Amino acid sequence: MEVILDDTDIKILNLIQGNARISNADLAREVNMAPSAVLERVKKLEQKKVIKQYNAVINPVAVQQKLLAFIFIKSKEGFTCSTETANSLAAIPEVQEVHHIAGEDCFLVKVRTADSAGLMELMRNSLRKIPNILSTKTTIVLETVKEDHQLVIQQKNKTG
Amino acid sequence: MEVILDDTDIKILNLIQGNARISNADLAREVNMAPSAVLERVKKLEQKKVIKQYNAVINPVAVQQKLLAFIFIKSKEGFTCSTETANSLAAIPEVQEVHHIAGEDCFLVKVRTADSAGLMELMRNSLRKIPNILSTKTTIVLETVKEDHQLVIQQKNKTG
DNA sequence: TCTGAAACACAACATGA
DNA sequence: TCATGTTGTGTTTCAGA
Repeated sequence: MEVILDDTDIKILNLIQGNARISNADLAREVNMAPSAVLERVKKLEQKKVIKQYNAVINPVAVQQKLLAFIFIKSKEGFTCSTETANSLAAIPEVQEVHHIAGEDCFLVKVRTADSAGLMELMRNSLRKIPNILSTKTTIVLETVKEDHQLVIQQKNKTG
Repeated sequence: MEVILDDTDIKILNLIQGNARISNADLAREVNMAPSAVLERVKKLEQKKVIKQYNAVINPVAVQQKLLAFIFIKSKEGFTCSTETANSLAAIPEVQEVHHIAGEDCFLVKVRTADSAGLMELMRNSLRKIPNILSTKTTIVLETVKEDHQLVIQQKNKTG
Protein backbone atom coordinates (compact mmCIF):
# COMPACT_ATOMS: atom_id res chain seq x y z
CA MET A 1 0.00 0.00 0.00
CA GLU A 2 1.41 3.30 -1.07
CA VAL A 3 1.03 6.14 1.39
CA ILE A 4 0.21 9.53 -0.02
CA LEU A 5 1.49 12.48 1.98
CA ASP A 6 0.52 16.05 1.25
CA ASP A 7 2.47 19.13 2.25
CA THR A 8 0.65 19.42 5.56
CA ASP A 9 1.63 15.88 6.48
CA ILE A 10 5.22 16.62 5.61
CA LYS A 11 5.15 19.79 7.67
CA ILE A 12 3.81 17.79 10.61
CA LEU A 13 6.46 15.11 10.15
CA ASN A 14 9.23 17.67 10.01
CA LEU A 15 8.00 19.32 13.20
CA ILE A 16 7.38 16.14 15.10
CA GLN A 17 10.55 14.29 14.14
CA GLY A 18 12.70 16.90 15.85
CA ASN A 19 10.39 17.38 18.80
CA ALA A 20 8.26 14.36 19.50
CA ARG A 21 6.78 15.93 22.61
CA ILE A 22 5.35 18.96 20.86
CA SER A 23 1.76 19.40 21.96
CA ASN A 24 -0.99 18.83 19.49
CA ALA A 25 -2.13 22.40 20.10
CA ASP A 26 1.27 23.80 19.15
CA LEU A 27 1.37 21.58 16.10
CA ALA A 28 -2.02 22.93 15.10
CA ARG A 29 -0.83 26.50 15.48
CA GLU A 30 2.25 25.81 13.33
CA VAL A 31 0.25 24.43 10.45
CA ASN A 32 -2.72 26.78 10.89
CA MET A 33 -5.35 24.16 11.47
CA ALA A 34 -7.77 23.12 14.17
CA PRO A 35 -6.23 20.78 16.77
CA SER A 36 -8.75 18.08 16.00
CA ALA A 37 -7.77 18.00 12.35
CA VAL A 38 -4.10 17.76 13.20
CA LEU A 39 -4.72 15.04 15.76
CA GLU A 40 -6.57 13.08 13.13
CA ARG A 41 -3.62 13.36 10.75
CA VAL A 42 -1.09 12.35 13.37
CA LYS A 43 -3.16 9.33 14.35
CA LYS A 44 -3.38 8.34 10.71
CA LEU A 45 0.38 8.71 10.26
CA GLU A 46 0.92 6.47 13.27
CA GLN A 47 -1.58 3.96 12.00
CA LYS A 48 0.01 3.81 8.57
CA LYS A 49 3.38 3.34 10.26
CA VAL A 50 4.77 6.47 8.67
CA ILE A 51 5.57 7.40 12.23
CA LYS A 52 7.08 4.23 13.64
CA GLN A 53 7.86 5.27 17.17
CA TYR A 54 8.55 8.12 19.54
CA ASN A 55 12.01 7.95 21.07
CA ALA A 56 13.81 9.83 23.74
CA VAL A 57 17.43 10.13 22.66
CA ILE A 58 19.61 9.45 25.66
CA ASN A 59 23.21 10.50 26.01
CA PRO A 60 25.11 7.20 25.96
CA VAL A 61 27.93 8.52 28.11
CA ALA A 62 25.51 9.46 30.90
CA VAL A 63 24.41 5.84 31.17
CA GLN A 64 27.85 4.27 30.92
CA GLN A 65 27.70 3.27 27.28
CA LYS A 66 30.97 4.72 26.16
CA LEU A 67 31.99 2.36 23.40
CA LEU A 68 30.55 2.33 19.92
CA ALA A 69 31.67 -0.12 17.26
CA PHE A 70 30.72 -1.39 13.84
CA ILE A 71 31.23 -5.08 13.12
CA PHE A 72 31.32 -6.61 9.68
CA ILE A 73 30.22 -10.20 9.80
CA LYS A 74 30.82 -12.87 7.22
CA SER A 75 28.53 -15.85 7.45
CA LYS A 76 28.70 -19.39 6.14
CA GLU A 77 25.65 -19.07 3.98
CA GLY A 78 27.67 -16.68 1.90
CA PHE A 79 25.54 -15.01 -0.67
CA THR A 80 22.22 -15.93 0.90
CA CYS A 81 22.83 -14.47 4.36
CA SER A 82 20.06 -16.26 6.16
CA THR A 83 17.48 -14.27 8.05
CA GLU A 84 18.04 -16.68 10.89
CA THR A 85 21.52 -15.37 11.47
CA ALA A 86 20.24 -11.84 11.07
CA ASN A 87 17.57 -12.40 13.68
CA SER A 88 20.06 -13.88 16.11
CA LEU A 89 22.15 -10.77 15.74
CA ALA A 90 19.13 -8.52 16.13
CA ALA A 91 18.17 -10.28 19.35
CA ILE A 92 21.31 -9.08 21.12
CA PRO A 93 20.28 -6.01 23.15
CA GLU A 94 23.59 -4.23 22.66
CA VAL A 95 23.15 -4.49 18.92
CA GLN A 96 21.42 -1.35 17.72
CA GLU A 97 21.50 -2.01 14.01
CA VAL A 98 21.76 -5.00 11.72
CA HIS A 99 22.10 -4.38 8.03
CA HIS A 100 22.35 -6.89 5.28
CA ILE A 101 24.91 -5.39 2.96
CA ALA A 102 26.18 -5.76 -0.55
CA GLY A 103 29.71 -6.96 -1.01
CA GLU A 104 31.92 -9.61 0.44
CA ASP A 105 30.65 -9.42 3.99
CA CYS A 106 27.12 -10.34 4.86
CA PHE A 107 26.12 -8.08 7.70
CA LEU A 108 27.05 -4.78 9.18
CA VAL A 109 26.20 -4.48 12.82
CA LYS A 110 26.30 -1.46 15.10
CA VAL A 111 26.88 -2.17 18.77
CA ARG A 112 27.16 -0.11 21.91
CA THR A 113 28.77 -1.36 25.11
CA ALA A 114 30.13 0.15 28.29
CA ASP A 115 33.76 -0.26 27.25
CA SER A 116 36.14 -2.50 25.32
CA ALA A 117 35.75 -5.19 27.94
CA GLY A 118 32.03 -5.18 27.30
CA LEU A 119 32.62 -5.52 23.58
CA MET A 120 34.99 -8.41 24.19
CA GLU A 121 32.37 -10.10 26.32
CA LEU A 122 29.72 -9.58 23.68
CA MET A 123 31.89 -11.13 21.00
CA ARG A 124 32.90 -14.03 23.18
CA ASN A 125 29.44 -14.78 24.49
CA SER A 126 26.67 -13.52 22.24
CA LEU A 127 28.41 -13.70 18.87
CA ARG A 128 30.24 -16.96 19.44
CA LYS A 129 26.92 -18.64 20.09
CA ILE A 130 25.55 -17.81 16.67
CA PRO A 131 26.29 -20.60 14.24
CA ASN A 132 27.26 -19.80 10.66
CA ILE A 133 29.36 -16.82 11.59
CA LEU A 134 32.63 -17.26 9.74
CA SER A 135 34.52 -14.14 10.65
CA THR A 136 34.16 -10.67 12.07
CA LYS A 137 35.92 -7.40 11.39
CA THR A 138 35.47 -4.74 14.04
CA THR A 139 35.81 -1.00 13.61
CA ILE A 140 36.01 1.01 16.82
CA VAL A 141 34.58 4.52 16.89
CA LEU A 142 36.95 7.00 18.48
CA GLU A 143 34.59 9.95 18.37
CA THR A 144 31.11 10.55 17.09
CA VAL A 145 30.83 13.87 15.34
CA LYS A 146 27.20 13.58 14.31
CA GLU A 147 24.47 11.14 15.17
CA ASP A 148 21.08 12.30 14.12
CA HIS A 149 18.44 10.11 12.62
CA GLN A 150 16.17 12.78 11.29
CA LEU A 151 15.28 12.37 7.65
CA VAL A 152 15.40 14.94 4.93
CA ILE A 153 11.76 15.10 3.97
CA GLN A 154 11.11 16.92 0.74
CA GLN A 155 8.04 19.05 0.29
CA LYS A 156 6.30 18.78 -3.01
CA ASN A 157 6.34 21.75 -5.27
CA LYS A 158 3.18 23.80 -4.89
CA THR A 159 3.51 24.90 -8.47
CA GLY A 160 4.11 21.39 -9.78
CA MET B 1 30.44 17.09 35.57
CA GLU B 2 29.43 13.58 36.45
CA VAL B 3 25.72 12.87 36.45
CA ILE B 4 24.42 10.63 39.20
CA LEU B 5 21.34 8.61 38.30
CA ASP B 6 19.38 6.61 40.83
CA ASP B 7 17.11 3.69 40.05
CA THR B 8 14.08 5.93 39.65
CA ASP B 9 15.89 7.98 37.01
CA ILE B 10 16.84 4.82 35.18
CA LYS B 11 13.29 3.54 35.32
CA ILE B 12 12.10 6.84 33.88
CA LEU B 13 14.72 6.72 31.13
CA ASN B 14 13.81 3.17 30.20
CA LEU B 15 10.15 4.09 29.98
CA ILE B 16 10.61 7.31 28.10
CA GLN B 17 13.20 6.13 25.59
CA GLY B 18 10.76 3.70 24.03
CA ASN B 19 7.75 5.96 24.32
CA ALA B 20 8.68 9.60 24.32
CA ARG B 21 5.05 10.70 24.32
CA ILE B 22 4.13 8.92 27.51
CA SER B 23 2.17 11.30 29.70
CA ASN B 24 3.74 12.57 32.85
CA ALA B 25 0.80 11.13 34.77
CA ASP B 26 1.41 7.64 33.40
CA LEU B 27 5.09 7.97 34.14
CA ALA B 28 4.21 8.90 37.71
CA ARG B 29 1.96 5.89 38.05
CA GLU B 30 4.69 3.55 36.77
CA VAL B 31 7.25 4.73 39.28
CA ASN B 32 4.75 5.27 42.11
CA MET B 33 5.38 8.94 42.67
CA ALA B 34 3.49 12.18 42.48
CA PRO B 35 3.36 13.71 38.97
CA SER B 36 5.08 16.84 40.19
CA ALA B 37 8.05 14.88 41.47
CA VAL B 38 8.41 12.98 38.20
CA LEU B 39 8.12 16.17 36.18
CA GLU B 40 10.91 17.64 38.23
CA ARG B 41 13.14 14.64 37.50
CA VAL B 42 12.42 14.68 33.79
CA LYS B 43 13.17 18.39 33.56
CA LYS B 44 16.43 17.80 35.35
CA LEU B 45 17.35 14.96 33.02
CA GLU B 46 16.68 17.24 30.06
CA GLN B 47 18.67 20.04 31.61
CA LYS B 48 21.66 17.80 32.31
CA LYS B 49 21.46 16.56 28.71
CA VAL B 50 20.95 12.99 29.82
CA ILE B 51 17.90 13.23 27.60
CA LYS B 52 19.21 14.89 24.48
CA GLN B 53 16.12 15.03 22.36
CA TYR B 54 12.69 13.63 21.65
CA ASN B 55 12.44 12.13 18.18
CA ALA B 56 9.67 10.74 16.10
CA VAL B 57 11.08 7.82 14.12
CA ILE B 58 9.79 8.05 10.60
CA ASN B 59 9.63 5.19 8.15
CA PRO B 60 12.20 6.14 5.50
CA VAL B 61 10.39 4.32 2.73
CA ALA B 62 7.22 6.34 3.34
CA VAL B 63 9.11 9.54 2.62
CA GLN B 64 11.03 8.27 -0.37
CA GLN B 65 14.32 7.62 1.35
CA LYS B 66 14.91 4.14 0.11
CA LEU B 67 18.67 3.96 -0.02
CA LEU B 68 20.94 3.56 2.96
CA ALA B 69 24.70 3.44 2.66
CA PHE B 70 27.82 3.58 4.75
CA ILE B 71 30.81 5.42 3.35
CA PHE B 72 34.36 5.03 4.59
CA ILE B 73 36.31 8.17 3.95
CA LYS B 74 40.05 8.57 3.88
CA SER B 75 41.27 12.09 4.29
CA LYS B 76 44.54 13.83 3.51
CA GLU B 77 45.27 14.71 7.09
CA GLY B 78 45.73 11.03 7.67
CA PHE B 79 46.09 10.31 11.30
CA THR B 80 44.80 13.64 12.53
CA CYS B 81 41.44 13.60 10.72
CA SER B 82 40.67 17.28 11.10
CA THR B 83 37.44 18.34 12.73
CA GLU B 84 37.02 20.69 9.81
CA THR B 85 36.51 17.79 7.44
CA ALA B 86 34.25 16.11 9.98
CA ASN B 87 32.12 19.21 10.29
CA SER B 88 31.83 19.55 6.53
CA LEU B 89 30.55 16.00 6.39
CA ALA B 90 28.18 16.59 9.28
CA ALA B 91 26.73 19.62 7.52
CA ILE B 92 25.34 17.50 4.69
CA PRO B 93 21.67 16.91 5.51
CA GLU B 94 21.60 13.41 4.02
CA VAL B 95 24.43 12.43 6.34
CA GLN B 96 22.92 11.01 9.49
CA GLU B 97 26.08 9.94 11.23
CA VAL B 98 29.74 10.88 11.14
CA HIS B 99 32.13 8.80 13.17
CA HIS B 100 35.84 9.25 13.54
CA ILE B 101 37.14 5.71 13.49
CA ALA B 102 40.25 3.77 14.37
CA GLY B 103 42.09 2.15 11.54
CA GLU B 104 43.18 3.05 8.07
CA ASP B 105 40.18 5.11 7.12
CA CYS B 106 39.37 8.31 8.90
CA PHE B 107 35.63 8.56 8.93
CA LEU B 108 32.63 6.35 8.71
CA VAL B 109 29.56 8.11 7.43
CA LYS B 110 25.96 6.93 7.30
CA VAL B 111 23.87 8.44 4.55
CA ARG B 112 20.29 8.13 3.40
CA THR B 113 19.09 9.16 -0.03
CA ALA B 114 16.09 8.52 -2.22
CA ASP B 115 17.91 6.07 -4.47
CA SER B 116 21.27 5.30 -6.02
CA ALA B 117 20.99 8.35 -8.23
CA GLY B 118 20.62 10.46 -5.12
CA LEU B 119 23.71 8.87 -3.63
CA MET B 120 25.62 9.52 -6.83
CA GLU B 121 24.55 13.14 -6.74
CA LEU B 122 25.58 13.46 -3.11
CA MET B 123 29.02 12.07 -3.85
CA ARG B 124 29.49 14.20 -6.91
CA ASN B 125 28.25 17.40 -5.36
CA SER B 126 28.50 17.46 -1.59
CA LEU B 127 31.48 15.16 -1.08
CA ARG B 128 33.52 16.40 -4.02
CA LYS B 129 33.40 19.89 -2.57
CA ILE B 130 35.11 18.88 0.64
CA PRO B 131 38.86 19.32 0.35
CA ASN B 132 41.19 16.77 1.91
CA ILE B 133 39.04 13.81 1.00
CA LEU B 134 41.38 11.30 -0.55
CA SER B 135 39.14 8.36 -1.26
CA THR B 136 35.79 6.83 -0.42
CA LYS B 137 34.60 3.27 -0.10
CA THR B 138 30.85 2.82 -0.17
CA THR B 139 28.84 -0.04 1.27
CA ILE B 140 25.24 -0.26 0.14
CA VAL B 141 22.63 -1.64 2.50
CA LEU B 142 20.37 -4.20 0.84
CA GLU B 143 18.05 -4.69 3.77
CA THR B 144 17.86 -3.34 7.29
CA VAL B 145 16.98 -6.08 9.77
CA LYS B 146 17.13 -3.94 12.89
CA GLU B 147 17.47 -0.23 13.48
CA ASP B 148 16.76 0.76 17.03
CA HIS B 149 18.70 3.31 18.97
CA GLN B 150 17.49 2.48 22.42
CA LEU B 151 20.22 1.92 24.92
CA VAL B 152 20.63 -0.92 27.36
CA ILE B 153 20.43 0.96 30.64
CA GLN B 154 21.50 -1.04 33.65
CA GLN B 155 19.79 -0.61 36.98
CA LYS B 156 21.98 -0.60 40.00
CA ASN B 157 21.71 -3.46 42.40
CA LYS B 158 19.33 -2.67 45.21
CA THR B 159 21.31 -4.98 47.46
CA GLY B 160 24.66 -3.46 46.54
C1' DT C 1 13.47 15.82 47.03
C1' DC C 2 8.96 14.60 47.85
C1' DT C 3 3.49 15.18 48.45
C1' DG C 4 -0.82 17.40 47.81
C1' DA C 5 -3.84 20.89 46.00
C1' DA C 6 -5.53 24.06 42.70
C1' DA C 7 -5.58 26.60 38.17
C1' DC C 8 -5.06 26.23 33.75
C1' DA C 9 -4.38 24.01 29.31
C1' DC C 10 -4.84 20.29 26.51
C1' DA C 11 -6.40 15.74 24.52
C1' DA C 12 -9.96 13.25 22.87
C1' DC C 13 -14.28 12.51 21.05
C1' DA C 14 -18.71 13.54 19.00
C1' DT C 15 -21.24 16.25 15.83
C1' DG C 16 -21.99 18.50 11.76
C1' DA C 17 -20.36 20.90 7.65
C1' DT D 1 -11.10 16.16 5.49
C1' DC D 2 -11.97 20.00 8.54
C1' DA D 3 -14.06 23.18 12.46
C1' DT D 4 -16.64 23.68 16.68
C1' DG D 5 -17.86 22.47 21.31
C1' DT D 6 -17.78 19.59 25.46
C1' DT D 7 -15.80 16.64 28.89
C1' DG D 8 -12.42 14.45 31.20
C1' DT D 9 -7.65 14.23 31.96
C1' DG D 10 -3.13 15.97 32.21
C1' DT D 11 0.28 19.65 32.98
C1' DT D 12 2.31 22.84 35.74
C1' DT D 13 3.09 25.65 39.72
C1' DC D 14 3.19 26.53 44.48
C1' DA D 15 3.25 25.75 49.50
C1' DG D 16 4.77 22.89 52.93
C1' DA D 17 7.01 18.88 54.97
